[in-house]
Amino acid sequence: MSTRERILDKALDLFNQSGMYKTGVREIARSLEISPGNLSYHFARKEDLLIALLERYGETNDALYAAYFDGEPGLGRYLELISTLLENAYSHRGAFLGLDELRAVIGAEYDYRVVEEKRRSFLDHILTKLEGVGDLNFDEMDKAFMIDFIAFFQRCWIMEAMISYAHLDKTQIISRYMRFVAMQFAQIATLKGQRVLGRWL
Amino acid sequence: MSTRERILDKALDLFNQSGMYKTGVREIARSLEISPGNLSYHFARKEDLLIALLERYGETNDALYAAYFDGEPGLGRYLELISTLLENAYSHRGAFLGLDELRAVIGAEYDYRVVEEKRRSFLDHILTKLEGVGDLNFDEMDKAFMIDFIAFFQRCWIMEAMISYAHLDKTQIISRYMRFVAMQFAQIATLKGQRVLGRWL
DNA sequence: GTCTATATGGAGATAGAC
DNA sequence: GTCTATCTCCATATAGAC
Repeated sequence: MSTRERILDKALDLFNQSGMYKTGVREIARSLEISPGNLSYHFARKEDLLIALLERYGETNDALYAAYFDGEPGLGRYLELISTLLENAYSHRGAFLGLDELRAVIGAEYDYRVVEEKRRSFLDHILTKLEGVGDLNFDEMDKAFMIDFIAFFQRCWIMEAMISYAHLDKTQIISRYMRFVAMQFAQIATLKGQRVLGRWL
Repeated sequence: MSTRERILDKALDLFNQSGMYKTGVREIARSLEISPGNLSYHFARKEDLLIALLERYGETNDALYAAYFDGEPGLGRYLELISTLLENAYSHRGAFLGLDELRAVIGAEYDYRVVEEKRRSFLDHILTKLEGVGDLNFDEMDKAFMIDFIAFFQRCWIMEAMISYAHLDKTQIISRYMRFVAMQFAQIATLKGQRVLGRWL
C-alpha cells in the first residue's frame, strides 16, 4: 500500500476516535512511524487530509448508487442501498465531524453543493421509479418534501449519532436510523410498499 | 457590561464568522483590546467559552418554552415557538458548529443528553395537548416518530444550513426550515390544523 | 477580583539535505 | 520520496501589579 493510502487510513482511524480538532498531524506520523515532514509532503495542510477522505467516501457512494441503478427498482432494494450508504458514512464519520467547522476552508475546494445536487436528482429519479412499480404513491408536493427529508437526513444523521448515540455500536445506530427512515417512507407507501417496510420497523 | 459578557459576545461573533477551530483566543482578546491572560482568567480553556455559550443558549430556550407553556396550547403558537427557537439557534450557530468536534471534551462537563431528554418530554406533552385541542390527530407510533423527527430536526438543521445554505440570509434560511417542519406536521394535522399550517407552507 | 506580562510546550507548516 | 532541522503561531499556565 502506498504511503499516501496508509496516511489516509490512519488519519481516518484517528479522526474517528478523537475528531480532527484533537488529532495532530504529528500523532498521525508517529503512529505510522514516518516523519511529520513526510506527511506534509503528501498532504500539505491538515485540511487536505479531510478533502481526500471526503473524495474517497464520495467515490464509494457513487459505486453504490451505480450498483442500485444497474438492477430493478424496488423499495426493498432502495432501503438496502440506504443502509449500505449509512455504513459507508459511518466508516467515514471522522471526516464528517470536521466538515461543519472547516466549511470555510473546504468550501472553496470541495464543493459539497455539487454532490448535494447530484444526490437530489438521483432521489427524484428513484422515487419516480418506485411510484412506477407501485411501492410508493405521492403527489408532487409529497415528493418534493420526501427529497428534502432524505437529503436532510443523509446529511445530518451521522452528526446526531456521534453527539447523542456515541455509546451505541454501529449496528444499533444504523438500525435506529433505518427505522426512522422507514417510518417516513410509511407515510407515502402503498400496501405493497408497506410489506417491504416491515423488515425495518 | 462585564468583561465576562463582553468576551462571550465577541467569541460568539467570531465563532459565527470563522468557526471555533479557526478562531484563536488571542484573536478574541485582540478584538476586545484586552490581554490573552485576562481572557484566560475568565475562561481557562477555549472549551469553557463554548460551554458558557451553550448554557446561555439553553437559558434563552428555557425561557421561550416557559412562555409557550404559560399560554393556551395551539399549533399556531407552537410553530411560532419553533420559529423563535430556530432564531435563537441561528444566533448561537458558532457554538453548535464546534459541538460535534468537541463532544469528547464537552461530553463530561455539559451533558447534552439531559437537555435532549427534557426536550423530548416537552415535545410529548405539547403534542398530546395539540391533539386535545383538535389541531393534530395521531396514534402512538406516529407520536413517537414525530418526537424523533422534531428532536432530530432541532439538533441538526443549523449544521445543514451552515454547510449548504451559508449564502442565504437568516430570514430565508428560517423560512426554508419552517416550511420543512410544517410539511411534516401536515402528515398528522386535522383539517383545523391544516389551516394554521398554511401560513408556513 | 481584575488585569498585564511573560514563560512553556505543542501545533501546523517549510527548507533543504539525501 | 523521505528525512532532519527549524520557523512561526497558538493555547494555556503562572507570577505578580493594581
